[in-house]
Amino acid sequence: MTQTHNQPCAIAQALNIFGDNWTWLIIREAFYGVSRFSEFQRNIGIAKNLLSNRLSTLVEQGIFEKKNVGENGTRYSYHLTPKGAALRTPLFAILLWGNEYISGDGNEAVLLTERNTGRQLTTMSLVSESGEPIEPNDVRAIAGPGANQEILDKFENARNLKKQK
Amino acid sequence: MTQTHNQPCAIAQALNIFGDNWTWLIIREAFYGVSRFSEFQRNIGIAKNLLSNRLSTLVEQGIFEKKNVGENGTRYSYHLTPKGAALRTPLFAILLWGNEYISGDGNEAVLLTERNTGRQLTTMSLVSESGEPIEPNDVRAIAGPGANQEILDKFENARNLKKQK
DNA sequence: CGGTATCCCATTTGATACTG
DNA sequence: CAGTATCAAATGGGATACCG
Repeated sequence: MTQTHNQPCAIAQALNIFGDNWTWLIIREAFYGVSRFSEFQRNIGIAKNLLSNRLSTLVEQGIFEKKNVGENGTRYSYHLTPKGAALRTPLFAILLWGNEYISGDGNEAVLLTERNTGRQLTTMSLVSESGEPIEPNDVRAIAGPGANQEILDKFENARNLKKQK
Repeated sequence: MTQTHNQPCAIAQALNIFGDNWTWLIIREAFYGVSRFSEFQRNIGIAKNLLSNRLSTLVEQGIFEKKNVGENGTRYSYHLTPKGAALRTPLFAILLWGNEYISGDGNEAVLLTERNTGRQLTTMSLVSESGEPIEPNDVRAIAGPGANQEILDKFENARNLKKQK
C-alpha cells in the first residue's frame, strides 16, 4: 500500500510509519549500536537515497535524533530517542516469534538472554499493574476513548460472532 | 523493498512475510474474529486481488488455515493457526507502543484490559524461565546457533562500540 | 460468495553521477 | 562522509470485467 490509512487504531497508525521493511531494519541496526549513515548503508544493503528518506522520516517522527558529531560539520550520528528505544518491545516480539516459528529451535541466528544468568529468554507477555504476567486468554481488547464509530461497530460485531459459537 | 533479503536474523525473515502493511491489518482483523473474504475486504478496504494474494501467502506460510464452510463449496473461512495466533504478541506490542507514543493517553482507539479486573494493560515484558518480568536493561542479544559470519561480525562490532564509550 | 484475469497508471526502486 | 539529483525500469496499485 504505502498509502496512508486514517484509521484511529494505533496499529494502523504505527504501520503508517513502519510499513516499510527498511525502517524496521534500520531500527534493528540502531539497537546493535549503529549510528552512522554509512554503517546503516553497508549493514542493511540499502540504497543511499532510500536510507536518506527513511532516516529523515524517522527523525521527523521523533524516533531518531540527529546530531552533528563531525569536527567540521560533515559527520552525523543517529540515535534512538526514548520513543524509538521503546520499539525494542515490538522488535523483540517479532524476533521471538521468528525464532520459534521460522528459524526453529537450534537454528536461531540471534537469541535474547538474561544478562545476569545468561539464560535464554523466549517468552514475552503483557504484565498487570501488580507486575504479574498475564495469559493471552485473560486479555481483552476493547474500544478506547479515541474510538470512532467504525471501531465501535467492529467490537460490537466481534461480540456477536462470539455469541454465535 | 518487497524484495526478499536472505539474512538469517529472524527479524529480517519475519519482515519478508510482514513487510506488507495489508498483511498486518488482515491479521489484526482475524484477532477481531473476522474470517470471511468479504469481511476482510470491507473492513480493511483492500482490493480483491490484493486480498487474494495476501491470504494465499498467509495460508502458504501456515499462518491462516483455509476451510471450506460452504454448503455447496462456495464459502470459505480463514482462521489463524497456532503460528498465526502467536502473532498476537508482536501485534499487541505494536498496539501498546502506538497507544503510548502516537495516540497518547486518553486518545487510544483500542485498549487492552485484563479480563477479570477490567484493568488496563499497558506494559509488555520479556519473562524469565521462573516467570519474572525482565527489565529491558537486563536483556542481551547474542549470536545464536544459526548465526552466519555477518551476524558474528555485527555483535563483535557492537561490543567494540560499547567499549569506546 | 470468493475469487481470477487484465489493464493501465502512479509510485518505488536502485544505479549512477555529482556535491559541499 | 553524508548526502542530493536524475532517470530508466520494475513493481505495486486499484478498477473493471468475468467466472464457477
